[in-house]
Amino acid sequence: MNAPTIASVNCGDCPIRHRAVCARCDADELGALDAIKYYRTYESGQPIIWSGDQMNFVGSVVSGIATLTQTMEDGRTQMVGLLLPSDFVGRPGRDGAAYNVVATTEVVMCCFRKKPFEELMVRTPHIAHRLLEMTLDELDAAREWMLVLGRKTAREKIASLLAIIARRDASLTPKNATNTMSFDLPLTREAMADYLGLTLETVSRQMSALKKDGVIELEGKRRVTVPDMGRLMEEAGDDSDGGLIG
Amino acid sequence: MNAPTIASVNCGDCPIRHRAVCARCDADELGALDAIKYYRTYESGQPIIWSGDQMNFVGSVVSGIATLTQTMEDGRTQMVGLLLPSDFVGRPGRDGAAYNVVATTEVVMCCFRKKPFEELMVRTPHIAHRLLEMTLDELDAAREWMLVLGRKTAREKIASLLAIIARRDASLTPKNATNTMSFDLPLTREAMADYLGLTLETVSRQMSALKKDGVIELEGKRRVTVPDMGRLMEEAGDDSDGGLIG
DNA sequence: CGAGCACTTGATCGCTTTCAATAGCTGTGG
DNA sequence: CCACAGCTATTGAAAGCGATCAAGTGCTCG
Repeated sequence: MNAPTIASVNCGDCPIRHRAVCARCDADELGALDAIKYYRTYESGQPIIWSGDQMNFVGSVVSGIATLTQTMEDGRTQMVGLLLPSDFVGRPGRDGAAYNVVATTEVVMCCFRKKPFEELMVRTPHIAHRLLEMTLDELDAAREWMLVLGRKTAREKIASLLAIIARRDASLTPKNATNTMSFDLPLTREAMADYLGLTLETVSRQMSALKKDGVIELEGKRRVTVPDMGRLMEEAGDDSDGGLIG
Repeated sequence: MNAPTIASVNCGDCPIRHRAVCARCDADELGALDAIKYYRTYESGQPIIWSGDQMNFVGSVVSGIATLTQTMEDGRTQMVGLLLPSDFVGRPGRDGAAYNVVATTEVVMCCFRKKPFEELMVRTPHIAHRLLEMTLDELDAAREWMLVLGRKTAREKIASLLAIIARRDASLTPKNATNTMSFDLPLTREAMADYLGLTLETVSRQMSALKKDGVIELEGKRRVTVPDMGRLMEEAGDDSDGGLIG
């Protein structure tokens, strides 16, 4: 993958310009952000932030995928967030990180030093409002996820995760009036297990079962095609109509 | 319980004045809120908002306890939020309710008609900032909860819930340097089960087990006393030191 | 006193985990 | 070019935990 040239992207050309925390900013505000931003690249597998560490920056994922995880002393881990391009990392007003953030693919971050960002936020309602909006969306996602974790069977969990990824992909590639869709799984079986509160063996078994039942098709380990999204939604235990329009 | 007199509380005397969405407001701003607020009381068990309904208001819980739940078509339900005094209900910028909100005890709400509140929020950064702060706290709580739902055993789940309630109670009654504490469970066994992604039978069994092992003592069905908070935290699978300072 | 409700307790079932072996892929080095 | 290590994923067998089905208890209210 070729990452965008580091430290040289003009905000106006930024691929996440209208989805990230800066989405509502006007030219002046963008200039102020521009003055305190810098880019940083992380390799696949590399930690971005470790729980308990001092946070010196906040920022947005520009490209790539990262995971937010929580770990117990005995090693059990639960993913609590999946960070995609435009998602915000860090919490203004808090010093220590509460979660581990790990790059799952190569990740490019647009970082802001925390102190200047917080000061800017106080003066810039457009940023604060956008951040509120994004946080409310994340809270909704977390709550949908809680239903998945607390009440769904292993098969439903897998179907739910596939549906979420498929839906996101659809929003980025807004074509395809048909019912079928294809995408690359950005997660290992283990990461899927951590997402869903399962073991990786159970994930593997349920993937095989969904494949055997014709709900999904697999090409290699990572390429998934869903012949009938409605069917997948049924398997997820959701209203089949709630599909594409979120 | 005697509720505060309805429609006659001055914001300055409000019990949630410095914790709710209005916490940061100055006198003028409070006046503006005052002009669009009204109180409403719900009896125990009564629905406050039903998922899918049009939302005409947003507001704060003044007293009592309410639950936020999500339901699947076949009836499986998962609690996704526990609303205590000062917690905010509703999402500015969205018309339809996404969850069921039900009063678990008698509940008094301080309501704002949605439209005027949204307009006021745009003009009043103090409100938007406080709401952002509260939403970030809720997101943190939701993520801690996800670890509970996804990775903890039934016994750990129960211990975690008891620890959360105990900690909250401690923050309201800031005395008690000792290790022991007492509180009333505000939830039925079924509500606890919905909170934790368990069945009510399993909740009952694990409560009995924790009692038998001396982790908790029960007086009647609802009064719980914890002789040793450190022990409870261990049972919850948390760092025992993370206890009182959140 | 009996109905209704919340809760407890017992017995059994079944899904997911655990433990273990195997397959497939990729990269390295002889 | 093949052998082998290391990693990810699949599959099988057995065990365990929580769910389910089913009584039974205790309390409140009529």
